[in-house]
Amino acid sequence: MFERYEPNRIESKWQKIWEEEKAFAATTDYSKPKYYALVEFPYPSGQGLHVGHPRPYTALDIVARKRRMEGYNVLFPMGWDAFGLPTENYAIKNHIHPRIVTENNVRHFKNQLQMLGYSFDWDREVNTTDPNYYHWTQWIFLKMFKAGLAYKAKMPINWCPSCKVGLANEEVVDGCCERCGTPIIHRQQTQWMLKITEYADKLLEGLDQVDYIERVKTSQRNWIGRSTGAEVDFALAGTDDKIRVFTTRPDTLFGATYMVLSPEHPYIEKYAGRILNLDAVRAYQAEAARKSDFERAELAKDKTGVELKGLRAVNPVTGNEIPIWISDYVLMTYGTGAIMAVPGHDTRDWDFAKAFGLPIVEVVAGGNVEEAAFTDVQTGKMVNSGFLNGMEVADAKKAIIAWLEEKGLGTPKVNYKLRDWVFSRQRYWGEPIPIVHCEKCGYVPLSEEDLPLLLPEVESYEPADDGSSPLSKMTDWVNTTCPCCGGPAKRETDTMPQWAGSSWYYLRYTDPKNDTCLASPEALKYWLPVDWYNGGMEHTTLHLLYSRFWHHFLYDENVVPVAEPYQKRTSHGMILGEDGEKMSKSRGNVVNPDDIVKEFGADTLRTYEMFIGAFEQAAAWSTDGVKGCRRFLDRVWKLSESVTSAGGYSKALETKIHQTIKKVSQDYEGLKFNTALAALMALLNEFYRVGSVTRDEWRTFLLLLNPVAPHITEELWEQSGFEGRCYAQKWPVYEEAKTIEDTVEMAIQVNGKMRGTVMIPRTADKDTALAAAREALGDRLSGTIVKEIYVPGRIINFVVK
RNA sequence: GCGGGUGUGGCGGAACAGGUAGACGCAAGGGACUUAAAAUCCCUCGAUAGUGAUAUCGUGCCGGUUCGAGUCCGGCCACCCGCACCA
Repeated sequence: MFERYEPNRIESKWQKIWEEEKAFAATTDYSKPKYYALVEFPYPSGQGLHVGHPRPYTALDIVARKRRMEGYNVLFPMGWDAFGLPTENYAIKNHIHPRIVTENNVRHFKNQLQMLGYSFDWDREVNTTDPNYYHWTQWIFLKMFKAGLAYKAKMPINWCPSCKVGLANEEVVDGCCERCGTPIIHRQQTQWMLKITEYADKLLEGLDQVDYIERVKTSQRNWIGRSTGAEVDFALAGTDDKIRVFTTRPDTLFGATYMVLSPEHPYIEKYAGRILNLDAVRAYQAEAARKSDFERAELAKDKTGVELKGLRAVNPVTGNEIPIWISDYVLMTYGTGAIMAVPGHDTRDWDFAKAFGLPIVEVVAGGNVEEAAFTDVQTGKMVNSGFLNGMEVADAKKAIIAWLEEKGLGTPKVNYKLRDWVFSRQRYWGEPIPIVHCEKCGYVPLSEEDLPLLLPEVESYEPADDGSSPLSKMTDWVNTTCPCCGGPAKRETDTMPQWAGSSWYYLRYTDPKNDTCLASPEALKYWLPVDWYNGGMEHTTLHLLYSRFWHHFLYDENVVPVAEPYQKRTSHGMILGEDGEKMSKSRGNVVNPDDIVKEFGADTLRTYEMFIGAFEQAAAWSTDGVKGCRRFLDRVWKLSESVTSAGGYSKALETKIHQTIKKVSQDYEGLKFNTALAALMALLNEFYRVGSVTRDEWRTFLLLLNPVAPHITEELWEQSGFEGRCYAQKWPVYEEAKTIEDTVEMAIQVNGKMRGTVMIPRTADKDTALAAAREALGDRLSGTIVKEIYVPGRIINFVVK
């Protein structure tokens, strides 16, 4: 028994009991209804837990605890996304093996999480760096390789000169390395690639099947960037060659007055001999190559370019010869690296035509192409367009595509912004790629029996400036035999990116100790899909898309029983420093959760982070706010002295209690933890106002608060002599009829303005209510009443002249 | 530029389906207890006028619909977050 509310002693007492009782273990009784709640597993960094972590964890802990009380078999797991650069860099700097660094960090993180009393099923903990885990990461990779989705390609990659590592497009922010901020440079390198583009349509269509918050769906759609149009061939005058372009506006073909090639377009080399101003062209190419992505984006507004003098193209519909230019606003990496320019109806082409005095022809009426490009596709009608004249844009599109197909000049085409995923990293601390290269047989996969391919011990983890992985120095390990022909072969020395292990971890939780497959079909069938997945907005276009891609692939391979991994996806807002800025060491506004737990207790931290504001929005930390939540829990503790031996709900509070059960139940589901807590605080204030609490009122209150503040409620539960454990009880139920008050205070308005209130029975008829209202207003109601409005339970309004 | 979001007291934020704007909490002020402080408890707390009951104004701005608008409609403004020359 504790005399006073001493959170630290109470919390460690209950954490120990829960662990011993295996209170929150998911069972393998697959006959029960299941609920799979998932939070993104953390990267166990050296800094330890950040106050941002507990926000989503507490939110889903509340949901998980509530679901258990409602009778579900709940899977609420936790693990470690432990491969990655910071650990490796730390290891290099301090000469400690990354495995040791990881172990230490994991231990620290786990301690911190356990101190917060989360109901994670720790028996199912996974760690991406564990060979028993990455065995299956490698296995999935082999499946992809065999399905032709993994390939090696020499290509320009985003190279971070500081991290000495290749990055996926998604990891480049403003032309700089997402992690360290160094401007990236382009570099030709042979890389493993995954054909995520092959799944673009499935990833897009799958979004219609799931319940994700809209902004997540939108950014996934934008990232995939599907656009439909046509590829059209323009003859290169005086040759048999054609320049192929992609356009979403084939309807404007009559308005194509020039063409633009990307500076890297191969035709420039091919026809260099015919180009009259080759020096100027070379100079422009050199300049474009020198610019970083960042500079190219910065200078987006000012169009630059050079005409390829001596080369002309032929517009396939008009037969006119048109000039060909090169400009860096045309990207070699999208479409065909060449465009037809329609300055009348494309803003970029318009800017370019204006800058270089190129002709602008109107082919869709409705705007003024001398003033600006007219890009509206809804209203305009075709003009100056031969057989298309008079058509709506949409019809013109169909007609021209049919015509092009018939003549063999073009075909319908869909393009995506999404690029294939650069999958190899020249680093040590990642999953080895289970492929060997044989002179005779090419790239050969290891056989499944040889998995896991263990990460070898190396002397130095330092990557080389030439971009080769630390593993390449391990000649004993690198030199091997070909699984195919038995001849000499070399192992792949690149490793997988951090996104590999996190792409499928939710599958492993369903059956984490299985050593014959990544998880048993029974476990997958029972637990999938994840019912509710919460994670950061910053993972929307990286982790979430990658992980859906892997899952769709595994579905096609009949490994998983459902097409989409996550039924529902929500995102929490960031927790900012007290100054409203992002927490960072340099600003000195970092709050350490350990300090808060030590001073106020884990229940206070949990309560505060749920009370801080709307879950999906960013919120600034406030130490005074934390105190307020501690004060609330102190008042809860003290209220136990006022609990009487009476049962049932008292007359005075019955309605309020039913209302609160309803409100709290609904708000926990809807991520509205702040208003759920406000309702509990209001109920607590009522208890104090009344001065005593019946046993049943107290019982209900503790149950409602339990998911948010599990330790204090468990302790009070025991001290009050209730049966069993608080966490193991049934969730309280309310009766709808009892949430409605018999007597209500009604607002009285005159001409829509508040003039007073009156207490009347909820079910009062109109005459009774109006009479009561007239009496309440007395002589403040004057003039001729032209209309009387009575909405029972809501409003009384007199319209007076 | 495109897409998404947000504008409500001194602050964080409430407000069902159009129906008493500001719940709940913080801060602040006053009081009780105390030798004192902390803690705790009680009261006040959108603005203006008034001793007061009360009146007028008030949810970014302008207009509209309605008996009644923070909420619906039209038009703006500001800020935040994504994406950004994707043809």
